Amino acid sequence: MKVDCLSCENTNCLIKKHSSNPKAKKILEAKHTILCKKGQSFIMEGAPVHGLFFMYNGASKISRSGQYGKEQIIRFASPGEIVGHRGFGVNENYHINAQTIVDSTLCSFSSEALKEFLLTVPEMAYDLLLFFSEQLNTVETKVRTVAQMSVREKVIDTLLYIQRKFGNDDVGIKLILSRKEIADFSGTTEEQAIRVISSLKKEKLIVAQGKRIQIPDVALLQKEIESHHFYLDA
Amino acid sequence: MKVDCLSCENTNCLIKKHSSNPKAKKILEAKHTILCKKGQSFIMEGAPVHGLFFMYNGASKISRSGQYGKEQIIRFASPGEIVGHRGFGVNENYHINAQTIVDSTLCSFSSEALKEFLLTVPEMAYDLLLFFSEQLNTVETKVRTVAQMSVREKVIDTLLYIQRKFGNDDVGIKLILSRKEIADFSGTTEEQAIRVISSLKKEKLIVAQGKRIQIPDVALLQKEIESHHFYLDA
DNA sequence: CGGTGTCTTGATTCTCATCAATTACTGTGG
DNA sequence: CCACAGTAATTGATGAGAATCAAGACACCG
Repeated sequence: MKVDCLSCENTNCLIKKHSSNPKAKKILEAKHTILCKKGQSFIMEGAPVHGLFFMYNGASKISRSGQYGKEQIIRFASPGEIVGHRGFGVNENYHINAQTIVDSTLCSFSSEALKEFLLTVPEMAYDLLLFFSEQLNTVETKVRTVAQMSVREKVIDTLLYIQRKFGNDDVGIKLILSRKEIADFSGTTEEQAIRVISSLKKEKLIVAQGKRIQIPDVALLQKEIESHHFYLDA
Repeated sequence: MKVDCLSCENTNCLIKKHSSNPKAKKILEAKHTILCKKGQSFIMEGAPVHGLFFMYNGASKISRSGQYGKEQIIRFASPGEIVGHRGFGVNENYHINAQTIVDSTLCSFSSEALKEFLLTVPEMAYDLLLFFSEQLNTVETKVRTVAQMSVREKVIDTLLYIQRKFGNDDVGIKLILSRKEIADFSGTTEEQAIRVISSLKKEKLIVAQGKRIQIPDVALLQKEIESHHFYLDA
C-alpha cells in the first residue's frame, strides 16, 4: 500500500504542495509508505539516517536520551510534518529517537531522491527552508522555556502546546499522553508533573479524568505563564 | 566600504562559496556591509526583520529575553556564520536579540534579494538547508543540556563550546566573555557560574586570570560531562 | 582618586529531584 | 465475570542543589 500524494489531504505537507509539479514525478515514485504500531521507533539514536519521514497520519514524539537514559522529548509531530531533519543530506548519524505514540502511517524518502528533488525544484527547497526556520524558532524558544521557567510553568506550557498542536474534542485533548511523556517534554520528573496537574485540577484550570485532559479556558491558563511578563512593565 | 565576497577568506561562508556563480552578481551588488561597535544590537527583539546577516569578522551573541528580562543566550556566532534565520522569508517578527561582543563587521542582505538568489541557485538553497539542519541539531541538543545537566556540567559544557567555537591562543580562549554571559548561555545565574569556575580553578581543570580562561586539558574537562556523549558543534 | 561595574564569597531560603509507599487502572487468562 | 498481575498514577517525606540576598574585593576609567 502506498499513499497517493495527489489525493492526500494534509495541506500543510510540502511534498503534497509540490506534487503536481511534473518534476516531482520521480520522487513520488521513489516514495515508501510505512505503517507503524503505537510505540514503534522509526528513527533510532545513533543509527545512520538514510532519508526522512513525513507523517501521513497519527502522531509521534522526537526525543534525545541524556544522562542515565533520561529522555528529553524535543517535540511532537502531527500529520503533514517532517521528522528527521538531517535525513536529506549526506549520510550522517543523527542523534535523535523518533517513536510513534499512536498507530501511524509514515511516508519516507531517500536522501538521494530528496536531494535531487530539492535541486530541481528550488521552490520546494525554499519552502523547506521556511519550515526549518520555523522549527528553529520553536526550539530556540524551548531552550529559554526549559532554562527559565518553574516546573509549574513548564508543565502549563506543555499542556498548551499539546492543545495547540493536536487540538481537542469535547472529551479533551485529542492526543493522550502519559504523565511521563508530559514530564519528559516539560523537562522535569514524572512526579513533579503529576503534582502540577493535580494542583491545576484543584484550581479548576483544567479538567482531567485519568489521562484525558481538558482545558476549559485556554486564555486563563495562558495567563499563568504570561503574568510575569506584564509584571516587568508595571 | 563594502567587503568583496570574492576575496573574502571566510571559506565557511555560503555566500562566498557561491559568489563565483554568475547568477550571484545581482545579490552581491545588493549587499551591504555594516560596522558594529562592541555591544551594539543589530537585531532587536520584537522588531520586524527585513533580511539576514553574515558575520564577516568579530563575534556576536544571539539571545532571547525571558521572565523578568532574564536573558537566555541561544548561541554565539563566529565569522562566516549566519545570524537572523528568519530574515530570508516574508517579513516577520522574530523574537531574538543579536548583539556584537567585540567590534565586528557584518554583511547584510535583504529578504527579497536573498529569496531571488535562493530560487535561482538551488545549490545555495540546499547548502543553506544543510546549515539549518545543523543548527537545529545543535539547538535540540542544547534543550537537553539545559534540561538535564547540573549547573556544574552546564558551565563546563559552555566553556568547551566556546573553546571549540572560538579556539584559543597561548593566553587562553580568544573570545572573552563576562561571567554573566557564561551564565546566560549555561542557563544559570552569574553567582552559580562563578562558583563553578572557582571550583574548576582549584581543581586545576582550568586556568583563569580575570576574564581570561584557559583549558589546559580539553579531554580531561570533557570527561567531566562524559555521560553526555553528544556535544554542541561549533 | 572617587565612582561604577564586574567579580567573588558567604549565608539563607526554597524549589525540585529522589525515594518510598499506596492507590487506581488495564488487560489477560482461568 | 472475576482474580490476578503488571503498569501507570498519585501522594508524602526528605535531602540536595540551586537561586536569592547581601556584602565586600577588585579592576578599570574619567
